[in-house]
Amino acid sequence: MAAINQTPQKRPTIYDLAQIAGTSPSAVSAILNGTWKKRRISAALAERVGRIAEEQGYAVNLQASLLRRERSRIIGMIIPKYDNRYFGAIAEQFEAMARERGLFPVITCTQRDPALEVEAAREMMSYQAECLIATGATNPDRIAAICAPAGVRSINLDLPGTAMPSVVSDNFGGARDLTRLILDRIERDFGILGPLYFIGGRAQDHNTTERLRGFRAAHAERGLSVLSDRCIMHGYSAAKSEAALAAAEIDGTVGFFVNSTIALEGVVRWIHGGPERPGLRFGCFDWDPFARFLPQNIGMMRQDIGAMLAKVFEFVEHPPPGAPRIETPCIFEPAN
Amino acid sequence: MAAINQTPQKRPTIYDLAQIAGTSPSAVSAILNGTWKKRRISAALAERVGRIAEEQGYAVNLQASLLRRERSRIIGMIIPKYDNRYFGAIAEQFEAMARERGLFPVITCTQRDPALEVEAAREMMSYQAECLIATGATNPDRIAAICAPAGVRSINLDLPGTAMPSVVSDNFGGARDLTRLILDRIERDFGILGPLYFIGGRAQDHNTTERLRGFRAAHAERGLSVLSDRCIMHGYSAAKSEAALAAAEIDGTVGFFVNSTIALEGVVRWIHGGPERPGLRFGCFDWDPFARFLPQNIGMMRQDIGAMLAKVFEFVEHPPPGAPRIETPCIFEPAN
DNA sequence: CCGGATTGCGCCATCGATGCAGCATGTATG
DNA sequence: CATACATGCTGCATCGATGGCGCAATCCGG
Repeated sequence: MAAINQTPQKRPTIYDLAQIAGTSPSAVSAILNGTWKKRRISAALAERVGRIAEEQGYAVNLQASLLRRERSRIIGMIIPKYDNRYFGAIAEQFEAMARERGLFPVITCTQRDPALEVEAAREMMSYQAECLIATGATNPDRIAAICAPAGVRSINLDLPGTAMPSVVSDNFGGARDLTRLILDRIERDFGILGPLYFIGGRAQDHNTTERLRGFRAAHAERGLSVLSDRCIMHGYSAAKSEAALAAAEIDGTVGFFVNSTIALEGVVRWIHGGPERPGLRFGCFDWDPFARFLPQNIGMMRQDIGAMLAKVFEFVEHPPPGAPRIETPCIFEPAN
Repeated sequence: MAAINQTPQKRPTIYDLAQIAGTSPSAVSAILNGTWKKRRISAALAERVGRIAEEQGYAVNLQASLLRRERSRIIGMIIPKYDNRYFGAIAEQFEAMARERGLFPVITCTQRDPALEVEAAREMMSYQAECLIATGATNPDRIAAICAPAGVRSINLDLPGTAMPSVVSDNFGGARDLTRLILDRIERDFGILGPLYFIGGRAQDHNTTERLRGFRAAHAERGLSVLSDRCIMHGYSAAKSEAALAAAEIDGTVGFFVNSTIALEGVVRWIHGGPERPGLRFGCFDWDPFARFLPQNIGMMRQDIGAMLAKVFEFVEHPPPGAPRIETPCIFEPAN
């Protein structure tokens, strides 16, 4: 690759500023990092150096600064994606909350690729992160194992692990309630009580397992049993959900429990790619501001991102003993 | 704040590894950073040190490493938000493309707050970023001025500046084509040819100005003129768009040109919060996978993120002379 | 068996910021 | 006028990794 910067102009350092100001680098350092009162530097000098720094466009070299300091105050997060409402909002709120607490957030997106997750976790260790939030990681315990030798704690978000504290949604309860509602609506609108389809996610992951359990529980309450051919789980991919639906020969009156807005993208594409389906209704575990207004939508189970992140930061600041798992209630949002 | 890490266990360094392996830190360094063949280190030692590093869970200290190296390979991006499809996808693709090129992406989200943008830009300078992508910055030239003393180039994305190269959408052309389509559809569906509403964005920003120009041009072609009371521009905020619509007393047959999915959130909330509006149609500049299937939607003008980022990286690798502005055609996606 | 080449590795200065331990001054106290 | 003390600053070692330079050992051709 070509050089990014042909003219790697020297950035001013505290030595340059010291020379200009006719003082020592230590004084400049103290002035610019705010410890100057403690170090009994005169306000006059502080003001002068501050002005010179401003003029020269000085910016501290974090590499040098962090190398010397004992704490980096860097907090890392790995997250599968940015481009859906759930993870996008997590990333955005995480940054804001970290900054409020005087921490430097560093986020990286791993495309739900286990190898990338591991690589990203190592990179966070290299950045000297003090703590790593593993969001929706395919193998949270693997991440924990990478952090351990560096003495870094990790905290699992969205998908739980066994080695470190985890903050997840109440997937069972949320799924049960959402399923009840879809069943009720199907019965009310069409007079039919029948098992729903469960669409999206992967059978191996904890969230899907728990949601499936809630889904089955709500069916069982009504004396319905769920056969596995009603569960279409091909991972978190819109395209795969769409293709699976196309292959499934579904018609008439049906209800879908859609396990994530990602799968829902496939569902709505399938709905709009084929014949009219007046007898179709769905509910979705996860929230999206536009999906909530789609005509067939019955309601969305919104994960409480604020509450989850609050708990995450509580764990960051006050490490709990052991590896507790916190289940956060979801917020139900009926559509329309 | 409480200590993040009560037991700041020492992370292993090359000195530790050298001691264990009975060799020198330089050898360890060369082995672990891949320059060992050049330095004529024996494969046997390399293999042994590699194994020890693995066992000890060694991770290079990037702060120390970057301090010493001449190039950081860090490429920064500031972006207003993560939680909508446009910016989320930009962030995600930017990361992937940077990594493909052997660069370290660092992204930070500025909530469209000018002060935060400036602070974030300074932070990027402190990270020794080699280049900064200013996405949708409220004042791109201010960012450029922060980068300049450090000898760092910035590249503007989405909103253009005058000091540095900019990559933006063809806002005029896209808006004109979208407006034409909405006008046509309103006429076809309702037999009425009337001026549309323009909703969202802010009058001061370049993109809104250009889109408004396209909007007016398409109206002018049909002999229509656009009065300013038809332009509801209260920034990029769903709540403000919603409130403004509620105050506007709109009814009957109307067409909306919605300037961003953020404003569209407000529009759909307003639509669903009031009486049925069978005579309403809208088109939106920006794309969203769910919004595209909303019943009143006529079509979405999708910005070509891939093409824009490709151009951005071209500028990163081969700095152009001057401050060119590249206008990228949008991709029109009719709804349904 | 000797000299030059090659192999394999260690020494040390360096990157920029930090903070401890001084070291001059000035200023109050007995 | 000597002593204590506060004020305002400087010198220096340090954080961990890097890479130029150089040194010892081995090898090979003549």
